[in-house]
Amino acid sequence: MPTVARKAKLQSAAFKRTRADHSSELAEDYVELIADLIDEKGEARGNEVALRLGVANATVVKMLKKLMERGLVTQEPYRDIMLTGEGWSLAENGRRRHDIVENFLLTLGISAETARIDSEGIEHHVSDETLKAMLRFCSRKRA
Amino acid sequence: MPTVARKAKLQSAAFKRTRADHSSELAEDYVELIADLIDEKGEARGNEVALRLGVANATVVKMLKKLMERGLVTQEPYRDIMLTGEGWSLAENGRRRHDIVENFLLTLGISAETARIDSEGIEHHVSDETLKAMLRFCSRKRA
DNA sequence: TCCAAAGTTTAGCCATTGCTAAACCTAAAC
DNA sequence: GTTTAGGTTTAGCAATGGCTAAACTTTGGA
Repeated sequence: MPTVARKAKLQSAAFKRTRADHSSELAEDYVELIADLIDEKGEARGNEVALRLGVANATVVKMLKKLMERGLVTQEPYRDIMLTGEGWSLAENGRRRHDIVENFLLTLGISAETARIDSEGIEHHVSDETLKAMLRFCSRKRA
Repeated sequence: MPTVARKAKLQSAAFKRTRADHSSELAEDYVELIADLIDEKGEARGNEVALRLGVANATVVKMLKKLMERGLVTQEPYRDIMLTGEGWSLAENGRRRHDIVENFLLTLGISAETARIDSEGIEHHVSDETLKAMLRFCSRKRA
């Protein structure tokens, strides 16, 4: 392949991955938050999900339907939200990534406030390789 | 404010910022790429932009209209794409952020391939505070 | 028991960012 | 100077993820 074409292909792959990340990260944010609410309060209500995500109630209802189609959550009308097994896996995975990134930023010397906000945005765009490097950095620093 | 409400407010702020980032990052990707093409090839054509971003030609045309409305680019029909002063500023800013993040990942020991891909996703979600910390880390490491 | 407040859902709207297919220019080869 | 290949634009469609307003349940207090 000519170098110019190769460059374009490599670059477009990065952009494509970013776009793909965006479509899956919302689902992860939802299940992660639902898992947190269940752990914290014993149940997750649409109301509270909307409040924490900063969106309207109706938006949550719509997203929950999509998540049900994807087999991540279950819900009876007017009842609280449950996670399926797959939903729990995704949530756990998200929390793990989130924790690693946030911890990494804190170890790097970032303020708690900023670490919280930045990790929320960064979390979904970090490859396993980078995640491992972050872990390594934290444990080396702590030692 | 009660602690629970405060928590929800803090958290929703993070999500809101992430959503806001998403709407502006596309514009930055476009102008950044256009700037690169102008520097590399002397001119930026819609064709090449589409190829590198991995989207259809028509998508680029549509986005360019939005960017023109925002005063970031100019273009005569069937001609090459130019950046306004504001467009150049945004591009420069994007390149700076991008370079810092990519460099940081490389310094952390990430492979070139992964650093390129991850930096593309991360770039738009990194606060100034974190950016500074990344710079600090790189220069300390290099010393 | 009934009623009102709070939470949930539905309906219908909008903007964004993709796409394909077809029409349209431009420029280079002949 | 035509022709034609390749780049550009238009038109029209789809999915996503927001919103408000109005209708509907649930639940707890009077």
